[in-house]
Amino acid sequence: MSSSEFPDKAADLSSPAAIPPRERIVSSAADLFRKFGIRGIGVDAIAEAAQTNKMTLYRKFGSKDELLCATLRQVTQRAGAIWDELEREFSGDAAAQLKRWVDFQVERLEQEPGGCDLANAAVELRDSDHPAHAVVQEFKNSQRNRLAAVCEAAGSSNPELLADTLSLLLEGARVSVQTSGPEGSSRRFRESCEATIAALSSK
Amino acid sequence: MSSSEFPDKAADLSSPAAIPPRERIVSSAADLFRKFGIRGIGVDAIAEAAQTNKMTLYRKFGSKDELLCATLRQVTQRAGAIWDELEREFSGDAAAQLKRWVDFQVERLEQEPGGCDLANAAVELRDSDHPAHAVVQEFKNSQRNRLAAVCEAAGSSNPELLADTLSLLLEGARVSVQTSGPEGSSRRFRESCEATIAALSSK
DNA sequence: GATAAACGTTACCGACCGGTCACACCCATG
DNA sequence: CATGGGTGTGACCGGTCGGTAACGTTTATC
Repeated sequence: MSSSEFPDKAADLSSPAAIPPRERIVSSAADLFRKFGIRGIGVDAIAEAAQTNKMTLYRKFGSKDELLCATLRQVTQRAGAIWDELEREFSGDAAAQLKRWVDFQVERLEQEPGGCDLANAAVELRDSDHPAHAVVQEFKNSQRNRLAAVCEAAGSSNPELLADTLSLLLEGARVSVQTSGPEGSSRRFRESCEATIAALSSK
Repeated sequence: MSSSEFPDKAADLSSPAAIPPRERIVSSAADLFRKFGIRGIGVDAIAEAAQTNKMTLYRKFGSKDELLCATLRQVTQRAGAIWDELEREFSGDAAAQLKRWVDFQVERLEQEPGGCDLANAAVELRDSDHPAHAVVQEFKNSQRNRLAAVCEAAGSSNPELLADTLSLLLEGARVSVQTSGPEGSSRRFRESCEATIAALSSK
């Protein structure tokens, strides 16, 4: 395999201060899983990046799979914060929230060219019995439902259809970023979203 | 890692008759890569499934990476055949071709819950320098352009936008199949496609 | 200062993996 | 029958990986 370069000096973030080891490990693991893939990075490298060692890693998490689930749960929490921010920014104005949601996702597409960590994990772990799969499925479901609630509040003529379409568009865009680069993908995503919202917005 | 079960009695297809070893290897590799992931299956298992051995595999393909590229190229050829079939079925009637295209993809979503092999490979191999990445990118580009040509011929008011939207919807659906199961995903994909086509079809 | 929990260090294990080597085999062509 | 190319066999190599054991060190608490 020619695969990726050395992990080397990667992901020394989240380490120096009095942050407990468990959180450092999760943060480093999230970073390295994102960069090299779940199967592409070893627990030794994760422990080293978290400025600790393999033993404490295995005392906090019983296995690499458990660590993976913990990192995915952390990612879901971070991603879920978007909805609170939308509500804070445009309280009551669901149509504005929907527009802002698109902007948010465009920003993420351009700034995080690695796609969705959750979806990537589901793709990498083909085995649908893997515990991480449940985390992913629950997250995707909740995201769609939250989006549907906004679509409903925004007075869409068909909020369910609008939410499903936007969800699929986002999922597709976050894959396209990895297959065709972020330049075109984010623009196409934005234009598709706007056209869809325009077509399905008036009640 | 708890990951997937034994490869065991997997993928004995494409072996018995006078099919040359090279083709058997590619077919078995495609099958096993699909089931267990690229990093999830070893060359020994691939050779065994192709009813041959590792040496002949390495005489035909210099490395696992080369074998991977060969299998991806085979997948692109198979997937590219869809367009010829569309043209054969509804020669000249681009609008009918577009409807049939949706049907095709819905069938694939329901029958192949593994998503797109090309996209999956791009996700699994984070390293964008990997030779397989070029194969994937070229394929995705050509698929979108072919779809855009059909949209154009179908008299869409905005064929580029329609093709981009449908492409993103498909990409998203093929990921959703892996994260949320095929039941809902194919239905949502169909409904989103039909709504999008309706909104962007009249010239 | 004793105690115990948390953390660090080193070495190790068994398994697997990509890739190579040397050699035997089969079978067609001359 | 000889030859040579394509194929099968098994052993082997160096490396990595997930996970564990044993032991030493820090740190806080009473």
